[in-house]
Amino acid sequence: MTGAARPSGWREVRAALLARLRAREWGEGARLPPEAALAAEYGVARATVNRALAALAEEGVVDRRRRAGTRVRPPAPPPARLAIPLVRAEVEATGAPYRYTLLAREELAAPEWLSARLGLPSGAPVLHVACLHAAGPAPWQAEARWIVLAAVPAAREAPFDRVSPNEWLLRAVPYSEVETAISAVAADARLAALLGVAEGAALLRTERTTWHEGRPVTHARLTHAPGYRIVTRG
Amino acid sequence: MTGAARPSGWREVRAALLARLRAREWGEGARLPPEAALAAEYGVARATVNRALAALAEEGVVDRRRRAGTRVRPPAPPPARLAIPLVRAEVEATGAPYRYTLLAREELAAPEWLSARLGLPSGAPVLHVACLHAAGPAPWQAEARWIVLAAVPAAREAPFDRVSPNEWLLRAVPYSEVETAISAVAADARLAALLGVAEGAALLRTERTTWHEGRPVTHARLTHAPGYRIVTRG
DNA sequence: CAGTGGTCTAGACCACCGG
DNA sequence: CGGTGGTCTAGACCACTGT
Repeated sequence: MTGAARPSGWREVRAALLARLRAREWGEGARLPPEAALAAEYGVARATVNRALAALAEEGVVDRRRRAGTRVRPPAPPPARLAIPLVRAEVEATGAPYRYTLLAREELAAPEWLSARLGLPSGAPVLHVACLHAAGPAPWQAEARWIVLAAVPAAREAPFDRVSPNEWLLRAVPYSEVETAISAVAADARLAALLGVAEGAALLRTERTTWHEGRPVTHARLTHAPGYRIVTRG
Repeated sequence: MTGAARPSGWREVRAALLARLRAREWGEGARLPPEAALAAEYGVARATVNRALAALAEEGVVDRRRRAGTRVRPPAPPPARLAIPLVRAEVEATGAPYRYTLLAREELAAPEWLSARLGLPSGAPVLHVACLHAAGPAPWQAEARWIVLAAVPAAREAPFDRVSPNEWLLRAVPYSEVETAISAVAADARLAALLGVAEGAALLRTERTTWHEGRPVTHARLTHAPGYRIVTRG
């Protein structure tokens, strides 16, 4: 009845445990046997069971805490992994030639909403860059970006006329924390003209804020051309 | 400052390596020293270095292959982890009472687009369910769902009048693979009425398809009320 | 073919925290 | 307090794959 022979690698142990979880052997919130017991049961080292349980915890199936043990979590959709490709790579993957256009570049004092969002002193100097990414003749994504000059003084010297701030920043500046927000917006007049759609059209927007060691680095507002989809599989 | 002292845990080794990577000690695509060498250098066991490098690979910073070694990957935005909360939990987290309304429930033959999407024999019997999730009086999310009856025969007996198919399926059916697509759509007449917005309003849509062991289980089309944002931090 | 990462083992110590 | 998971070590074998 064991069927699964004898689990030998951590993947097999994980599979065996997952099967038992699916079979409701332990109810929601119940405690699984301690690692040592499972190790003995399966005839493997405790570290192997640990690896298997760590994987299940990573996937959100169980919750582990010292002393409290390993508990079954209520079912939830599995966390998905969202790959954030470089715009250029993304466009080139479609086969179309990548085109980049710089629309504006100016140094200014951080507007109120930006200071608030980044936790920046009001009026701190930032570099604002607006540009357009296109797949051949077709607009792909409009980018509006604000770079904190205190954090990235070198940006003052970067022209951004051939390389997008997106790409430049990735190479020039280390990041340590990123927040991404996805929403839907209606095209205003400017976006409509840029992306070649009617005013009011539904567009997908990604906003990304980046920090490094607690200090804000940059904020980007990326608006995608219609039809754009973010797809993740797992 | 603490200095890097001598890295002792795998986290410290990871941090030390990351610092060296950020300092461009190894160029893009270059090979890092083998685990054994790093272990000797840091005075830790090879398994510890392995853990640290595995973490960096997980984060997309390096690429590891047997025999080929560990190589520096070109910079890219870090993969984000997208948590997919249960709608009910999400609503309740706002403090508002969760309301659920069943709008339609009917067995029908899979329409063409659905068969194509799921890789289903054309005309296969599916159960279609439409419902609305709300936060108190405010509409939160419209859900349209198709359940493959061959995969989930028990759905025929589920009324879905109190428990959403979302929640029911999570408990009743094991999944093994999920694909999520996020896009922006303009509200059609039906959605506008349901969500209480003007026709043509920009709405965020999540489509989720679920398989189990290669066989399609269900497809959901979730349309969120205006203002909804998907936020992920990491 | 040989060097690399991937994994397992057995044992150990420790941090944490629930009772 | 004592049981639990978290981690480290030293050593070993193996799978894979570039050269």
